Order: sequence, then structure tokens, then C-alpha cells
Amino acid sequence: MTGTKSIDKALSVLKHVLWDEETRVEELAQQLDMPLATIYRHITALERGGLVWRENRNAFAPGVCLLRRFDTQGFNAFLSEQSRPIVEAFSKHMNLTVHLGVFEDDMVTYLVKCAVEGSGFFTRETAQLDAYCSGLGKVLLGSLSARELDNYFSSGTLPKITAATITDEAQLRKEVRAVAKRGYGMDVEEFEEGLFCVAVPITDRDQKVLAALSVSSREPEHVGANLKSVLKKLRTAAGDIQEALYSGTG
Amino acid sequence: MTGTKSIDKALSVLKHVLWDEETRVEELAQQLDMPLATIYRHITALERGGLVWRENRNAFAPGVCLLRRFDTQGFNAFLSEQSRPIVEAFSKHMNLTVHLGVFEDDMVTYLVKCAVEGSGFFTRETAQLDAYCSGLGKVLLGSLSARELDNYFSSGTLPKITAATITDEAQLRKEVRAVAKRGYGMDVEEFEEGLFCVAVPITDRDQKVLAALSVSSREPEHVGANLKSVLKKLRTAAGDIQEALYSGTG
DNA sequence: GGTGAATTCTCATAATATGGGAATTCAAAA
DNA sequence: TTTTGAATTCCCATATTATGAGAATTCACC
Repeated sequence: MTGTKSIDKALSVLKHVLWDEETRVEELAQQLDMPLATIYRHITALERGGLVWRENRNAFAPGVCLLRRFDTQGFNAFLSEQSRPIVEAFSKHMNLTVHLGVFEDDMVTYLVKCAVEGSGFFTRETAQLDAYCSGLGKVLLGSLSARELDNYFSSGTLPKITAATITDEAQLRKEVRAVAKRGYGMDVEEFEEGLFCVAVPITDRDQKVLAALSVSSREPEHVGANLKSVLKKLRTAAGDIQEALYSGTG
Repeated sequence: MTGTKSIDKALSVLKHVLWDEETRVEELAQQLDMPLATIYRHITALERGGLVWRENRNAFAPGVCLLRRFDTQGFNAFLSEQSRPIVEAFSKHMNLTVHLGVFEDDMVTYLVKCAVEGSGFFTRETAQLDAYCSGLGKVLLGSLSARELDNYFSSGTLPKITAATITDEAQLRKEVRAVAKRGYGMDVEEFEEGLFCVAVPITDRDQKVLAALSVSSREPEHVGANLKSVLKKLRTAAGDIQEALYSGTG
């Protein structure tokens, strides 16, 4: 009970803010008998931590971290809403098809897809696809704990989709570890002949992987000569998305 | 970003502890680069706030407040597990039937029931019963916000079960307000002829009502001459249950 | 009842949170 | 646009509070 006064206060702000549908900050200050400046300071800290999301002037909602942990549906909705404009702008800027996906039930769920004209992709938003055969999927697999990865491998098979698809568990494990280590995943015609893909993780501020972002292309130089430049832009976009998941800019 | 250093740290402890299935406190200290004493202090604060529940030496789980907000099922399970021994002891001590119930879908869900021999009650655990005609139900109704109460009244009728059942909305609203104000609810043959019942709220440490606890009896003195004494014991038991919902003592 | 690990306690001190009020930003209206 | 009142951030001297090493205690399992 000693040495935690400010924490106790911050937690009680958290509870009031999340447990009451609507909260005027000034009323809150009165209820909790704290000066306005203090309340605002605490709210800011909670936002920065991803515990609280500021809906608007006097409505608060659970932040990314709480959604991620306690409300998968809400998290997915929030993530696609926040990332969509960034993904769209990015796709337009690159003139390439861009996907954002999360790992769910041992599959990749595509939450956002921005396709460029012409290049027919059969992926659709909210579609679930296998993880082992795409760059995006491999990034997500790379974020799993040892236990989760074991579980993944124990519950499915790895059908060969193209000549390049990795179908050997040991080899895929190695690849996934490598992807996690180097921080990006690639897919060179493993999913479809003539299709190339680069993907990076989208993390929260604590480096926990929330989703992955990929560009797909039919031109090999995107995974070859231009890889470095593509990666840089992907990472910038991923960073922008991370930012968008927290209320402040902090 | 200023004036919240300790809060930031506490929040990061919270996240690590809840987002990782298993956490050795000492490892955590290393990961977060904080001294052991500090980590323990923060964990204690989080437990005290009802955000974290200490499963055992190195496993943590969401505390009451988080369960209540984000996981109704988990909350109910937790509540019945924690309260059952207390309810049982209380029932034995009083030699009366005791119920613990929560408000869910405009009904009362009975989570724990301890009946004394003989006095046949048809309530069963996990059964859902109407709220308007029992002392326990009225306590729970008394904890609703104006909006929730409006919603309750707009979605159901108030059938007359016994001669004493309150079936008029205005009258029930008045009764519910009174119950909330005086801190306990009674039911004098409103649910069953010859059955009397006294109920008090079980709250968390922030005075938010989580559930209600009632004793039922066929002897009118329990709601008459002995009311004061019954109430006192009920409140003690309710307090004990509150305690049991937080890891530490306090 | 013994043993090693986990947890709490202690307290002087450094570090940090505090808060009143001014300054600024915001959002809705004119 | 401009106005306007409210919401939010900023500022900074100071008191308050968090800190953390190590000792003391409790715990859980043998």
C-alpha cells in the first residue's frame, strides 16, 4: 500500500473511463477528487499504453492492447478501420496490391485488401487462407510462441500448391524462424506461379506482433533488386499503422 | 510523456503479466529492466486494483474488474468459485437457504445456491429467474443505470405471481430506487406464498455492484424482528466475498 | 521440521508527480 | 471565415512519492 499512490490513481481513472459508457473528464475529476491536470496526465498515460482509446471528447473505449487480449472481433474491426486509409494510400503510392492480415484459428484472415486494377487476386477481405504458403502468413507464423507453433503444425497438413511451396515441416520451421529473425517474410511463387510477395509485421509499441502487411507483385524485381526499397516503404507503412492504433501521437 | 514514469512501468508490468501465459517474476524483472522490489510493488498495486489475479507462483490472470468488463462467462465462473465456500459456510451458520445471483440478459442468474434440508426451493444453479419479484433481483435492479433500467422495463412484463407481487412499473421503480438507497432488498411473499427473503449487494472495491446475496426463509421474523441482525450477517458475508475476489488481503 | 526460493519490508534519498493557472487548441455555431 | 466557450495541454517550483539494495520473513515442497 506504499509507493503506488499515482498508480492507484491511474488505475482508478482507467476503471472509471472504461466501465462507464460516457465520461466527462471534468466530472471524473470531481468524482475522483483529483485536479484536472492530473486526470489528463493519467489519461494520456493510459492512451500511450494502448489501454484506452479516445473515441471523442467524452467517450472512451478499450485500447488496442485490451481489445487484442479480450475481444478478437472488436480488435479486428478496430484494426481494419484504423489501417484502411493507410493501406489504401500505400497501395496507390506503390501501385501494387497490398494486404493486411491477422492470424486466427491457424489461418490468415485478410482484414484489408487494396488491389490495383487488372491483377486479379482471388483473396477477399474476411477470407481465411493458409498461412504456410504466403509471405504474410510466414511473418505471422514467425510471431507465434513455441507452443503455438507446435500446435499449428500438429493440426494441419502442408499441401503443395505450386512447385515452390514449402511442404516439409522441418524446412518450414526453419524458414519461419529465419523470417522472424530478419523481420520480413517473402513468398516467391509459393502461393501462385508468377506471384511474388513481401511482408512485414505490424506490432504494437511493445513489439508484440498484431498483424502483417504485404505487397504482392508479378514482377520479380520487387523481391529482388528493389527488395530493400520495398521493405523500407512497407516498414514505414507498418509504422504508420502502429501509430494509428494509439490515440495520441506520443 | 512527463510525470507518468511509474504509471508507464506499472502498465507495462500489467501487459506482460496478462499477455503472456506464464511469467516468472524474476524473469520479468530482467526483461523490463526493473528491480525486483519495484515489480512486486507494481504487481501488488495491480492486484489491489482488481486488474490482475494471482493464480499462483508464476501465473497471472485477469482480475475481477477485467473479467467483469470483458468476459462475462469467466467472471461468473470466477465469482462462483470464489464465493462458494463463503456462501456454504454462511448458509450453515444461519441454517437458512442462501443464494448468490448476477444480473444477465434482464434476468437473475443464480450462480450459487446453498439450501438447508427440507425447505424445498425450486431454484437451481445457473437457472435464470425474473428479477422483479425477488429481494435479490430488486437489489440487482437497483444497481442498474437509468438507461439500463429503462431498457429492462421496456422489454418485459411483470406477471403477478403471488398476491404480493409488485406488478406496476411505477411502483416497482419506486421500490427499486428505495432498495438502492437503503442498501438492501426484501421480498415478502412476492415470489412464493410464505417465503421471505433479504438480499444485499456484493460490490467490488469501487462500490460497483457485481452480484447480490440473499437468505430465504419461511419464518417472517427474519424480515421482521431479526432483520437488523440478518442484515449485519449478510453484509459481513458480502464483504468476505468481496475480499475473496482480490488476490491480496488488501 | 528443514531448505531454497519467493515475497515483503525498511528507510534514507533521489527522483518524480503534483496542480493552479495561463496558454493553447478544438469544435461547433454564427 | 470569425467567434466563442469549452476542452486540453503546458509550465515549473516544490512537496510528495517512488525507488531499490539488502535484510527479514514467508512460502511451498521435500
